[in-house]
Amino acid sequence: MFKLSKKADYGLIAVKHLALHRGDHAFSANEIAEEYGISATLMAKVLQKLAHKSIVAAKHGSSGGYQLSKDPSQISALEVISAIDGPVLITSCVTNHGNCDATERCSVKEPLRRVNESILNVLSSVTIAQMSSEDPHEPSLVALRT
Amino acid sequence: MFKLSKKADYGLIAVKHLALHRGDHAFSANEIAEEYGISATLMAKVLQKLAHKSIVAAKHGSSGGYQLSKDPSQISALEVISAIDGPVLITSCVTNHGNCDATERCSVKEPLRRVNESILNVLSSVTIAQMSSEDPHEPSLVALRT
DNA sequence: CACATATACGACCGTTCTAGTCGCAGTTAT
DNA sequence: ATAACTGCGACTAGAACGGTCGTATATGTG
Repeated sequence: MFKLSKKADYGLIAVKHLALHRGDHAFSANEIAEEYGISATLMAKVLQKLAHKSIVAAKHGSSGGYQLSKDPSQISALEVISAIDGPVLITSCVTNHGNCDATERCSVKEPLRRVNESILNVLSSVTIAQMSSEDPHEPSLVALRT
Repeated sequence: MFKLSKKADYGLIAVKHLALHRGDHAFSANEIAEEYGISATLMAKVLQKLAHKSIVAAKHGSSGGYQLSKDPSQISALEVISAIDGPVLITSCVTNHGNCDATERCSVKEPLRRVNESILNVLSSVTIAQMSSEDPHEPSLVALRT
């Protein structure tokens, strides 16, 4: 019911960690997992997905690990989330791919599509760089114009 | 992964239906369910939840049914969704209720809280009345100020 | 070259959440 | 009184998610 998966959560934590330690050596999944008290194997799995989408770069071998492949200001929260959880769709039938058996009759499809768009806007406007800035009294990352 | 539950979907459909037929007789769960090809018992369950939160008013007995208890412009999508699915929280630990075992170390909690707030804003700014207006070329219900 | 250490990948379980059903009690119009 | 309807809670089946494990593979080091 409208919740981020834990894996996406972990992904954001990992990416933010890498952003804060940019320029340092590569971090192994183990290292990051220990830092936040998360299962190492699970963190590895999450990082694999991020590597697959080229958000982080994996380096094999001993003293290997992961590094950001882009600048933190160029990575949006949406990228990280959808890399792990797949595309963000608030309903199953916003994509017109006909999985909704009542496409004709369903009257809320179009309004929800617009809401979905708004949420995508919110998520894509938040960058990892913003999430890493420690400024706590920034009033609000995104505000609404009605 | 960030999806509206089907029940919330059905709830929105039902509320919108009632909004469009305001002033008519009360609609039974059966009637609405048939109209959209949805399981009647499930629709009944959804409407019960909406009635519990006083979004719709139930009328017992024969020729009974449901009616909106408020003006469609006074009902937000957020109200309907959270009535059915519970509070909208994108992570399990935004509420400070300490179910996150790594509250200290978790570095993404605060940024995500802000994102969550933005989404709540989006959802609460969309009313049933807006969803019922048939204007298709309204550019966007909500836009972003960055 | 051989070894230690790292990721890559996929199969695999247990638990939790969701969709959907059923039966019974309570309420109202006729 | 009775028929038709909702209210409500327990219940089942199935999918999704969180998390683990084992194996294959790549790489730096002695």
